Amino acid sequence: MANYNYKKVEKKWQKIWEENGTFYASDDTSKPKYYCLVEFPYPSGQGLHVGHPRSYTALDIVARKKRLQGYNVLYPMGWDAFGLPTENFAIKNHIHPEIVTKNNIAHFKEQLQSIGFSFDWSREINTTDPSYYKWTQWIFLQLFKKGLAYKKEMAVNWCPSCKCVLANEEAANGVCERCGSEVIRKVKSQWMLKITEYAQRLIDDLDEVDYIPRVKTQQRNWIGRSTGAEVDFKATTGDILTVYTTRPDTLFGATYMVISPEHKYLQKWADKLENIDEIKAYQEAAARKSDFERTEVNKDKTGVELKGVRAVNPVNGKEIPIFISDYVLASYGTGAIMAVPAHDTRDWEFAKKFDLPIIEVVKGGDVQKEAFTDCATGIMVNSDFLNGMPVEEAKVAIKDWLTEKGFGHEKVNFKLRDWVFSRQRYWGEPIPIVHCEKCGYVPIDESELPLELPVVDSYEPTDNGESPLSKLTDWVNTTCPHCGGKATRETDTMPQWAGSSWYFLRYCDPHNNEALASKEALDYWMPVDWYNGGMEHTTLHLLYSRFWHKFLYDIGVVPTKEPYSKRTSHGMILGENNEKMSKSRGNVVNPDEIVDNYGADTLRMYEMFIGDFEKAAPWSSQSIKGCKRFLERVWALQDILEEGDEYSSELEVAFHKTIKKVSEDIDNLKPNTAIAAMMSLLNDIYAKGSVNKAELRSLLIMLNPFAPHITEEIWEAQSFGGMLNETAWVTFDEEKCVDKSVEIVVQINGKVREKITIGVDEAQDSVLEKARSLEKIKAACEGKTVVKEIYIKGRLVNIVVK
RNA sequence: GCGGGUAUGGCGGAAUUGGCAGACGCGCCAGAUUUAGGAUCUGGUAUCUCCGAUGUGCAGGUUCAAGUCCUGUUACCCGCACCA
Repeated sequence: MANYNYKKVEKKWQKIWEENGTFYASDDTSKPKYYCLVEFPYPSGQGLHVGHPRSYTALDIVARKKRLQGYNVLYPMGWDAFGLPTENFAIKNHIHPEIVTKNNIAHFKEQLQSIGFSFDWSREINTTDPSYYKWTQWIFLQLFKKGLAYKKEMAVNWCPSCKCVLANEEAANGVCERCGSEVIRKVKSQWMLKITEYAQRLIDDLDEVDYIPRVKTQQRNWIGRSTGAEVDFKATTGDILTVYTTRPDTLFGATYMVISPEHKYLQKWADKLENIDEIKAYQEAAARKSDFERTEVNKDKTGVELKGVRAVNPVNGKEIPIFISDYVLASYGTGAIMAVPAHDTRDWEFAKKFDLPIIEVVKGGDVQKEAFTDCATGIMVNSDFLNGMPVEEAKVAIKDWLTEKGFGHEKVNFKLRDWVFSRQRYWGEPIPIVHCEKCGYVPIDESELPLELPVVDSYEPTDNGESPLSKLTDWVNTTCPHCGGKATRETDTMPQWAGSSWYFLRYCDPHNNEALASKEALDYWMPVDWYNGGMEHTTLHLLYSRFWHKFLYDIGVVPTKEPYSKRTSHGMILGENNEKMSKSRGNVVNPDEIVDNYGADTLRMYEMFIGDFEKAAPWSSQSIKGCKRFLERVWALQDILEEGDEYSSELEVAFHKTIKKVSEDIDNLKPNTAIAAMMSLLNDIYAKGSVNKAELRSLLIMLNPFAPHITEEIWEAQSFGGMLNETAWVTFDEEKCVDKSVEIVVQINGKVREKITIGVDEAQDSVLEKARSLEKIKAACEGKTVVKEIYIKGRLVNIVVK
């Protein structure tokens, strides 16, 4: 057999598959469906990274196997193409972002196709296509109509040097990603989405889905539910100052209060505060600080006491001082806390600095030395009617007491904030809202969707922080859809996350112009059966899209509460030096070169064999050779091929075992061990010296999802009939997965002394008898008492002697 | 600080969930083939004081039996970061 020409063969099959639409999902809803999804890429100018194919190959294997198992499989691909890098590139090189996007997509698509993924390209989508973002805008309008989209004054990141608004990711560590100057806060009116309204459901419904545990925990932590109580303190002004606490049980230990610098009472109390100048100075200082400075670790506590206003602790009527401090956040709870320095670390630090009393109310630590925060073991002291109770019991008792006396009530809080949904940028979906002086914010009529992004000469950010669209007066000035009067269009655009929050729905019916997808298509295809993507999207894309999906479920657009029934995540592929791949580190591996030098099948095999799929693994230009050798040895099987339509007796068990292993490993996302099993099988075949047609046929089917080109080529060369991708997945017989005889070890006191071969179903007595009669065992037992004899079926015998 | 994860040969990693630690691959060593190199094939490859003993970050414990379970501890990685 001639050497395997991967370049020719891979191109040949890729062409055949695309021309025949081999992997197009069918609309035949009588077949069982399977929806495999990978995160669609952002088509950056750098092109494909070797990280992309890791995820794509893993689910390609699942998709290909499911097809062979008779499923109607949807495995689509598209482009998440709005976003800043494209816009920045466009500005720098004076090319319109639309052109940049088009070029990048063409390059990406060519690269993906060269790897032989079984994507249904007839369903390709692009978030920047007006026929797509029409529906992104439509969903926004529904959110607006239900009161879940609203406008609010918000601080944005602003780079004074670039004169430009930055996304949080671009303002990491408080400096502009591009120019390095310090980012300041600028207050602007922003569109917000009320994801907080769904906080509880986003937690609860995690119980119904099959996500890997770390994704669930990360989402739960991010949403950050806590239960506690709101407690009303009466201020000496007569106002009620409400605080939120998770430890109402420690109320007797509250020795002062702290409110955030932004608290509304500060203005109200201005004329009563004796040190108002000092307070104002502190407020201004806090406002000037960036988020980064305000949240810096181990920072010394600062604050100012309010002179002239105090508050009364409702449990004991004691008057206590009030402070302002930036360690209390305006955005969480009520923006005010009761401080219990004995049992809260931050309060303790503050109390030490300002020399405030520390009263122990939970026994168990030394509160003069450090705060005692343990809830599990403590017993209440110095707390009147709570004395002697364990903490958990006291929590219940105090809540009842607060409710009864009218001083407060139980309260649930979330860390999750509403989603800031506007960007002062050009390359995003226009927000389909106009502002009318008479009618306020008015949605444009749905019949006018899509509201297309206007063509502009300059899409650069403006000096004043307004979107580039604001300069287009012709476009901005419009009439109010409600009253017909003068109105202006919203000029901000949607964030990068908008288009990806529902794209999996569009794949179900990508060319529909009447709806985001037909009801029939959604009923059939949804939910996504298996979704794989990066951990970095756990608290962004994954959470946002669950939120949108739940909303669409509520308004009857989608048939399922949750979009994805199963979510897995891949580890990163690191550079050869074990560091993250990056241009600056010079350790980037280009997939094109690998395809060119080794072939797509080898790239696919290696990326699956590189290590545990869920963990990071360093690239090795040495190791990849092993996968190439394996495929070449599979090709060379044709030289030792014999007739035969049944497995040979020597290889029968090995085949059944391997089929079982490979089938299960694909379902469990363990492609590395599936490949190891096939390599072992190949070694067994070569040890035997020949392979028959039945054996080769099974091996090709098993290997096909991993290495689709070479297997299809051998299938054709050996005339197995039809196309390999249209045959049925291999089956195994559980009974034939076990060898008739098995080697087990004989241990004395847990140490291996001998090995014996026994029948697989041999009785315990017989096995023990054989073990006892071994020379070494006899010798070891000589003069000792046998305490115990253990036989683990098919594994070992352990004789315990004294 | 909180939350999650990881730790096994020279390297990437396996280990039926408590039952022969190191599957499979890389690398390395030896041999075959080759004018030579490369490629390919065959065999070997945890360590040591090698008939035996020791070995899964470290220290204990449970068990006939521990990489796996329990207690404590160290290092590294990721996420969040004053959330009351």
